[in-house]
Amino acid sequence: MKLSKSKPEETAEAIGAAMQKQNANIKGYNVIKGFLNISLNSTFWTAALKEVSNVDNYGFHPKSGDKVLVEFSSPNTNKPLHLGHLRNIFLGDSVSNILSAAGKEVVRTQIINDRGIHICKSMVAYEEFSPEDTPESTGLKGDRLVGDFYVRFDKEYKKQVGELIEKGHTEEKAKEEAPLMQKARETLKKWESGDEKTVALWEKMNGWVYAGFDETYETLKVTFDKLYHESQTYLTGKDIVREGLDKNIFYKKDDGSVWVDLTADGLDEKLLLRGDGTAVYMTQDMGTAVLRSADYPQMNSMVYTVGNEQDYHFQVLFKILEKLGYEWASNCYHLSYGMVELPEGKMKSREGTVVDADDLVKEMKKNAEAQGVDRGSYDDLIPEERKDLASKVALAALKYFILKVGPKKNMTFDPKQSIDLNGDTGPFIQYTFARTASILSRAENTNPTIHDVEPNDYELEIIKIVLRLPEVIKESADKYNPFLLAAYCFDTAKAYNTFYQNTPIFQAENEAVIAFRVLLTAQVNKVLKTGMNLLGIEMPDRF
RNA sequence: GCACCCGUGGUGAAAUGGAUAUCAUGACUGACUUCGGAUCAGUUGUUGGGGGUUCGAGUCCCUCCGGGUGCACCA
Repeated sequence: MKLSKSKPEETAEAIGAAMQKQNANIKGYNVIKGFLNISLNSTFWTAALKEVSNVDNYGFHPKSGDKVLVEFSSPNTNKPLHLGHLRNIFLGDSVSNILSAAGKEVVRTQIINDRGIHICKSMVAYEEFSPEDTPESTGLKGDRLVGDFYVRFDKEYKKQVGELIEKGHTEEKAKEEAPLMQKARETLKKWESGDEKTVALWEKMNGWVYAGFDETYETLKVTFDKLYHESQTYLTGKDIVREGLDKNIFYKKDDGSVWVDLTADGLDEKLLLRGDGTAVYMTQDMGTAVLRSADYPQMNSMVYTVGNEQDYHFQVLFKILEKLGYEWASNCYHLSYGMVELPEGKMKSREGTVVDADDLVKEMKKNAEAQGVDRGSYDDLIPEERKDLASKVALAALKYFILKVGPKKNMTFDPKQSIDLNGDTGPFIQYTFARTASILSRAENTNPTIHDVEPNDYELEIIKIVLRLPEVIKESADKYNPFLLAAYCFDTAKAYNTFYQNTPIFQAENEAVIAFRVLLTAQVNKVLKTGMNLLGIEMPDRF
């Protein structure tokens, strides 16, 4: 504007005229309120579409050489996964996929919180109440069995506290002196000193939990490349603290505790090691980070998928790592997400309102199958195929429902609404995909190509959307936001359905038009599959 | 108390500081002698309040209101 020294309208007019002169692809232009709109020739669009149809791995970006480690899931080993974990897992899994499609080398990882008082509680309850139980003998999934002991501990512990209070103890003292709690503390101490029997039990029970988790991850179709365990990383953390102390980045208080002063960075002072030399949460997170950079020397950034209640924690962690001189620290990203609530309110484990991940998935599958049967589209399938298809639909519903909301927002998970398969849902997109697959299989004998076809408005719309995929993947990756890709898939499905409803394919006026529309359908098929797969959602050829 | 996040049709969500705020859902009305109707078309209805910056604010700043989270020698 400053350059041209004229009104926006006139400048736009001039630019438009000049561009049309120079570029044969430009059909025309107009100026509205100072905005220059350019129309391109249809040959430009069809040529672009043809190019796309010839590209392998369309949408994927070339390898950039960047290596990023993505942490997600990261459960405690004292209870089964729940709805909150699902949001974490779906986010982490899809962000991993998307980053990889955007050209980065991705390592999927989790840190397993396998030590501490929580697992000791389950161990104590196990030994006290049913030391013979195993997943085999009870028929329970390992994580569920251990989780039940944790609940049992809490119940019995409360009983003991109540009894002590009745005997005249203060609440504080009763909580401290309840025999179960004392036993849990004792167990923790024994574990830390390496007591053989305690460690053996700990290993046995954690083993049950891992087997249970593996089963859940398998049904969710989620995998990891590398696992870290806190029982190992907290020791490295202590070394790092010592190192920082030597370099005067940290300081020691009179009682022997170690701190870092971040007030100059607008943060607080933070404890890194207790007075008795034991580790805190921050200690082990430092250890884990450093251990990872040692395991993957090429790594130049990390993504932590952790709930937004830990926003401050990660601000501090990244700042500390920066102070310690790790170059990758400035590229670290906390993929922070909001809580998942239920229509009745927050999930509270104490009130038993937690939605168990396995139960939820099972329920969704049951429902998807019932709906498929209702529709009559499962009639020619054997039970096994029905289950498989229903499972894909159910997971699509669940994953899409959660991923279509930007991560930062708190969301309400309404089980009833999530199995509603109309509108902006995963199954809707699967349905559209199956529609393209069905057309393509019918078109086996046509050679999908472009002769000399003038696309109609519906077709033009689809071409434009198909062309956007690489850019959407890039933006999703840059913003660590699968939502953008989810919205893109939905837009694509919607555009295709509109086209489909208004434009006959096999009844088109001549062979050239049929071939073109089949080609168009093939591109939609490709784009939907790529996009949804990056969200961790499988696309069935029939629905 | 201090810090951070969120507030958009009845409901759930979009929108690098840019055009007439976009979708879905709900409600209502239509469309199958046609390739899969879980589809499509149409009607309805929206930026928490008040200031400010800007040619231009849902977006940035201040303030108030409402919701959430964090501020442990817990993880």
